[in-house]
Amino acid sequence: MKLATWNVNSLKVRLPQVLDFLAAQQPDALCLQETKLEDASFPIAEIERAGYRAAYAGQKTYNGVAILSRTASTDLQAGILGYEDPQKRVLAATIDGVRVISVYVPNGESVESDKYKYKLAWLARLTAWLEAELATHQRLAVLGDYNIAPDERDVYDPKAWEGQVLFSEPERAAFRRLIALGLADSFRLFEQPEKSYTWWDYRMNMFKRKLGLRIDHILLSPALTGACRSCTIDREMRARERPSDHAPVIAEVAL
DNA sequence: ATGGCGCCACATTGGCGA
Repeated sequence: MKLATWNVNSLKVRLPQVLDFLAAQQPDALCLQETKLEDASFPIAEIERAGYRAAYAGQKTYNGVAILSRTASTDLQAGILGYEDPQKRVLAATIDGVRVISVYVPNGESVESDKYKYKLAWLARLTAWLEAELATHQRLAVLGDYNIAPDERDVYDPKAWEGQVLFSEPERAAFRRLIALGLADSFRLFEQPEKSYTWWDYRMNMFKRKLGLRIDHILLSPALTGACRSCTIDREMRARERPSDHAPVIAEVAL
């Protein structure tokens, strides 16, 4: 089973790239973030023409998550159970016996910002909910844009980023609490190239200069971790015309 | 010290992302 995640920064603009990605990689499930579409505007016909089903929870202008899959998904849940949040950042679905969760963690703006407080509170709610989900789903994968670089090697200039949003200690501690639930960062199950990132600022030729952050992750429950055979970043999609600023991440599990 | 880029909308400028 091939699982993938991609922050597309507007599905309306990126639909051609998403269709290309589906054709090239043929993932069994693709989690999307920042679709920036109301549900009524979701391009369901084009997705179905490509041989995929879609579940989505969106809103105008900001946020928005979706899960595309080859087979039908069941037990859809939008949002963190018990947490009222008008921002559409979470969607869970069961696909081929695997609980697949697409997450778009708040950015936080800066460590001084109220949005940073919201980010940390949001992560605490996510963690508590995932603990309960893990108790009922042996096969569980949490894929998405976490807006956290967990480790120094995930940041092109860790000294410059020390204490900054996306790399601050409280955010990294929140990420470690997700790992402490028993989830594995699938990318680090394997030897990886240096300077492996999933996001590069559009400005200053950061992609060409290989200056980025690894903030998009695929976390796997123990049952899936043991079956995981690879995890890779599809940098080719970031090198295209009119790219998202994020690259897709792909994990293969032998199920 | 600031903005750089890209996307969006009560749009021709400002909010937001990361």
